[in-house]
Amino acid sequence: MTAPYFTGNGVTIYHGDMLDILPDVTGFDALITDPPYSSGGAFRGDRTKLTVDKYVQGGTATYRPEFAGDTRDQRSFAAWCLLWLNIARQNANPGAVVASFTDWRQLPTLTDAVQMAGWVWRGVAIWHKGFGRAQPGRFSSAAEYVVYGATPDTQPNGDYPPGLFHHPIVRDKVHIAEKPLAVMEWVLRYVPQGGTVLDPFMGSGTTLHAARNLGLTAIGIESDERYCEAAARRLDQQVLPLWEA
Amino acid sequence: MTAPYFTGNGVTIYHGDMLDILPDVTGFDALITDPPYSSGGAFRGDRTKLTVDKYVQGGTATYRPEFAGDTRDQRSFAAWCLLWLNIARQNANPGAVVASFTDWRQLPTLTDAVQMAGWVWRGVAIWHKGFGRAQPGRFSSAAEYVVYGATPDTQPNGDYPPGLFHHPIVRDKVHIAEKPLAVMEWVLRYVPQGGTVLDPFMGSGTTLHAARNLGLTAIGIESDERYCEAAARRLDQQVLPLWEA
DNA sequence: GCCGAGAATGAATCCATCC
DNA sequence: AGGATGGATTCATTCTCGG
Repeated sequence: MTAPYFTGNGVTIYHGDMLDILPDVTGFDALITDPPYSSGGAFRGDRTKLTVDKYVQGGTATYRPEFAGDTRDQRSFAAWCLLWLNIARQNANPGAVVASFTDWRQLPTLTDAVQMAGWVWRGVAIWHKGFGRAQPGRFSSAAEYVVYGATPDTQPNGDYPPGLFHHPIVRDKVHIAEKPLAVMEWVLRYVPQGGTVLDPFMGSGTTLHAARNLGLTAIGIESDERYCEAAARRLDQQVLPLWEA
Repeated sequence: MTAPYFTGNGVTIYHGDMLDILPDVTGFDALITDPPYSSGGAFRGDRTKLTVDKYVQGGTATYRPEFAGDTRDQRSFAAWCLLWLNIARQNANPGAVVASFTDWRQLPTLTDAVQMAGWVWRGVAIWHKGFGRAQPGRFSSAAEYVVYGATPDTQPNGDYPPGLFHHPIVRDKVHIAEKPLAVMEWVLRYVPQGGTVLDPFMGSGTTLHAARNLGLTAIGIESDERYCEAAARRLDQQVLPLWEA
């Protein structure tokens, strides 16, 4: 098995391709993640743009590192999600749960993949970002979605997280798609208490950070070494900074 | 063609089976509706009762058998939505739009049906109802969804409706699934100005009521004569009451 | 410290233009 | 049924900064 890139403070980070490492990762109680949406535009030309081009346009925005794996069409996105969702379900502890972010465009594809992978789809939670980019003649898109599910034998954990969570986006992002810490803490309320969380698309490590705040153990996998380094630096600290304003 | 049950004040109501009447209805610019979700309550008893009540017609065709099973439930819901979504698209004016309510469980099925019927799916809007019934170990479900789309040649109408609308549910309902007037007015901001709205699942007539408030013409179809009567009484008035607290 | 005005920004989208 | 690229456009909310 691949050696961890970082261990400490209840956190383990693996650097490498998610599909290579995932088969060897076991003993977790929750798969909580934020995969590349492979969204961004109705046309293949739009979708296959670099993430820095399709998600940060307008000239004035600050440059952020490119991230990989965001160019799949819907069929391959479905097949690819099925792959990791299924491996994770097989390797998870009994009673495990799953929760994954998505946008409106891939929501139906993701609910299909979750169910095909053997999880029981239990619902959709909403992260409301407060505002979206307004466009004439359509509703402004100001939300992202969390598709969540469980194994058939999952026991309720006793918490009652709200189905809609309102929180503004992160301003000084390290990763383009970085989630606010508070948003991840909200989603992690779905995890069995004291359990271990796996995030195979770690990015800047917000899931692991939030897990640590809540007293959960966490495992992250990330293919881009720059993000591994940033996350390790972030999580190596004894007392975690807020990381966000 | 069937004679209208009621006409007046820019409103037309047809009483009868939606699939019988719909092929003869033309000249509308928007299909805005709230069909039976077929996922309704948590219990199969609720579901069965609902479909029996709503879909039994004086004749041969019945839908109840398809709505009993678990798997065929969703498939027949998809096929049935495809049916009316397709007829409506063919009969609509050029540039027409569509918006239909659904709950989380049928959201992927409905987005499929909308697209299979030839509409371009353009997004999901959210009606947040406040607080749903909390259940341990899962996110509380307090939202319903509006799947919206358009024909390929639709021109933007210049309005910028918010993608999330917060409004409490109706207290003194006439119809079980009655939507607040304000919620319908929010959705109708998606309709081309001054256009004609079709609602093939009229119920108590909230869509027509809201359309009239916004200066739109409206057509409703309803299979249950009790609702036709209630809606006609409601819409016959020169000045409409608020209808809700 | 509070308030208001102005600037910045967004897990976009559309479309003209060029290859 | 062409496909890729880049610039213009949009407004609600947040941020910044000065009074």
